[in-house]
Amino acid sequence: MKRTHTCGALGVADTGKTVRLNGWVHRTRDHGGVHFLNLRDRYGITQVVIGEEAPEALRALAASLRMEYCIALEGVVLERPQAMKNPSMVTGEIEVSATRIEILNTSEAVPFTIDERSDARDDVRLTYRYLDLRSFSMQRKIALRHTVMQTVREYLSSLDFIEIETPTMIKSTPEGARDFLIPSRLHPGQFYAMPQSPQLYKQILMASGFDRYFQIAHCFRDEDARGDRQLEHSQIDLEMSFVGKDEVFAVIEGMMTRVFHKGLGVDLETPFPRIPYDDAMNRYGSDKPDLRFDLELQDFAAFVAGSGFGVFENALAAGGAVKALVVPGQAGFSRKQITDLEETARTYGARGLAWTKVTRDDSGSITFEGGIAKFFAPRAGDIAAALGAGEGDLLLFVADQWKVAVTALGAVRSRLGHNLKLIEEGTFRFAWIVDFPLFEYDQDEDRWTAAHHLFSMPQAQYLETLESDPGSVKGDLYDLVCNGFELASGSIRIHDPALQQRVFQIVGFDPDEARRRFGFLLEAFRYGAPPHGGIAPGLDRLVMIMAGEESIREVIAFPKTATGVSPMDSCPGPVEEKQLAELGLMLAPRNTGNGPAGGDTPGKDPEGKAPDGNDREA
RNA sequence: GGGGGUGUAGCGAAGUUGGUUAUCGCGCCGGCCUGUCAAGCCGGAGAUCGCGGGUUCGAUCCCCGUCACUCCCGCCA
Repeated sequence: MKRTHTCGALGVADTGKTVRLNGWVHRTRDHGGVHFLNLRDRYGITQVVIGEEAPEALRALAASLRMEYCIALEGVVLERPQAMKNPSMVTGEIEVSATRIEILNTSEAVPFTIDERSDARDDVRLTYRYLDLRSFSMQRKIALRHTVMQTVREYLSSLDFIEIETPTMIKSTPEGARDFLIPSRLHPGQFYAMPQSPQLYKQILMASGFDRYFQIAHCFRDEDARGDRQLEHSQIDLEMSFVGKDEVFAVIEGMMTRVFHKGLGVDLETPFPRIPYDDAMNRYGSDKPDLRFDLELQDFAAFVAGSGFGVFENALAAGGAVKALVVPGQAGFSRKQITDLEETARTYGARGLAWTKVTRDDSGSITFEGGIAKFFAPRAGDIAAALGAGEGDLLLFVADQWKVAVTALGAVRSRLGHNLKLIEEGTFRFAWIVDFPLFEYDQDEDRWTAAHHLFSMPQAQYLETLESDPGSVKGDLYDLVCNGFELASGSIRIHDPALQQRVFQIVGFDPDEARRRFGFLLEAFRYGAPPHGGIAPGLDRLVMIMAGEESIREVIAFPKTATGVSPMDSCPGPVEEKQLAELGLMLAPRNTGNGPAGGDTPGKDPEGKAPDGNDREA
């Protein structure tokens, strides 16, 4: 009984037609004489009615239907009596009076119901992901992801980009994130790595003359996952020859414009504002600021001298910074609320969060009250004026090394943005963060490392001081941020082997080592490699933001948990001794007994295996 | 590696300042019901209170350990 319509298709115009529908029993309502069922498929829900005039066999069959039975049925489309129309349903003006029902497959009682109210824990949802994905909300998000991918492919193709796949088994590059390794059977003791990105290959493709490349690429990084980070994720990876960052920005702005228009019907304003990294850090305390609310950090150094407040004075004397945040109208904050904010600041390395409240004294002049008031009250008027603060405002301060101070206060800013509901929902505030530092100093290893990656172009004005002052070198590096998330990251690349060598040297690669690791790239660049640059928007985060979600797990069909486990298929799992032997591998002894899918995992094992998980250890 | 939160029936939750019978909603099973659309009404089954250990006459509750999920710091070229 093949379907003639989907469950979201029928309307009053179809009245009188004999139709066939296929789908799942979403819900049943048995009134004894008359029986209703809601039939669901990807496209919607249609009410089916089996009246008392129906043959006894059909009524018995209808009564036996349970949630999530997969059925086919034939019936006649009827316009519902006026009072029985349901305006909250797309198909609410009609119903299908069934004449025939066939059960295609029964269903056990489902662990959770397939509707918008179902609120099962993440691990339960992931164990039964196939049921979770039946919900309209998941189907919408996965479909949105499809629309985004299609729009991207269409758009980039129209601009002469060529989609090219690159290997997923590559050479391990120790710089950067931890690699996932694949042991080689044919070369015992040797390993492939899963790519952290197609970086080297896309640069080689530029050397190959494919001057516009893209790929929706899977990237693998063996680091601890987060809500916005999975062990494997997808990037819209692209690279262009003969361009500077303006051309890259224009391509991405055009892409985002189309993607948001097609996916959400939202029209973005372009060009996106550009914010230098230093500004972003100083104003928002983050290199991925949430621009949906203001609340900017301010510099407080000018008022520290002579205040007598040792904490601030010492921070400045040590070359650090004192940053202030004006929280308008929140002088009523309790001690507890301030302590909570201080905890946030401490998480990011600050030793404390100083505060005071702006008020007026008996004479009506601006003064401070509470916290560090006594050090700054004498100049309260000047300070308030300079910070743009007024009566009833709360002032918050962090004094520390510059990066700690801005980052910690930036975290407080972000926290306040959420707590005080300063964020306008449903808005998308994009910006380019530009002029990132090229190098960072690694205290632990006592050496300079690449802040982004090794192949980004230093800006021309720093070429002479590259070796003498790496810390001040800005690169042609850029991130696209939106609503507090890093949505894309890219750079103009080095195409000159000599300059590339200098960068390698600064991060401590001697020429031999550089040649061993990246020799093929240097070699390729000796044959007329064009200037080039690119960027890679994260597909999962993009769709997550568009869907209004806070975790990329919500927009990935089969994601892993925060610990990298897939509860549905018990992955990762052990392998047989024989497989290890073929690879020339032996397991080191471990003191912990249980694997990641250990014995007391809640929920029943879908295959009814031994509940202690021993089957997985074999 | 570190810190916070959570874990009670298939699912979501309440609860016990330590007390013998652990509660509610949904789902499930049975019955009733002619217009519902989160249908309604009556009845029923279903829980080693994540797991292990300790304290106690007695632990779901307190303590220690552990596992899982989750958020955060670190990490994430």
